[in-house]
Amino acid sequence: MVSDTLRQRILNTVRAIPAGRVSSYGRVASRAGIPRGGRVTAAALRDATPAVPWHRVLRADGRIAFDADHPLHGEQVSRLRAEGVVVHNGRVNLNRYAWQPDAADDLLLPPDDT
DNA sequence: GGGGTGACAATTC
DNA sequence: GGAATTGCCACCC
Repeated sequence: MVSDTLRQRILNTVRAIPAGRVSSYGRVASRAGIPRGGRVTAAALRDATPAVPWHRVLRADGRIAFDADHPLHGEQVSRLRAEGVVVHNGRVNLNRYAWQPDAADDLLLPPDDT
């Protein structure tokens, strides 16, 4: 596991992601003080998954971090859809759902470019 | 101490 | 678009 300090920051950041929005490992890591520590975020989540909305954390390209055949893949997709996030083929349109602390969580969604 | 791994990412070719 | 490299932090041989 990562140090308590980083783990705290990481989990804290993940918890700050509002429902219906998503972020990426890199973004979370960056906010936690680790510019390229995507793996650290992954480690922290893996270790402290219980009460954290881990499903709102995706890879930088918007894809689910797990392989399609991994059990948690479907789990994550289900949870995201339950919050209104559209998932196409294991992918999420970050242009629409990427969490931006500055933006209100109830603003109109930008156009979908798929 | 050294090398490999991991729910990853940015850079480069 | 893809592959290879390097960075990040902790863990395990």
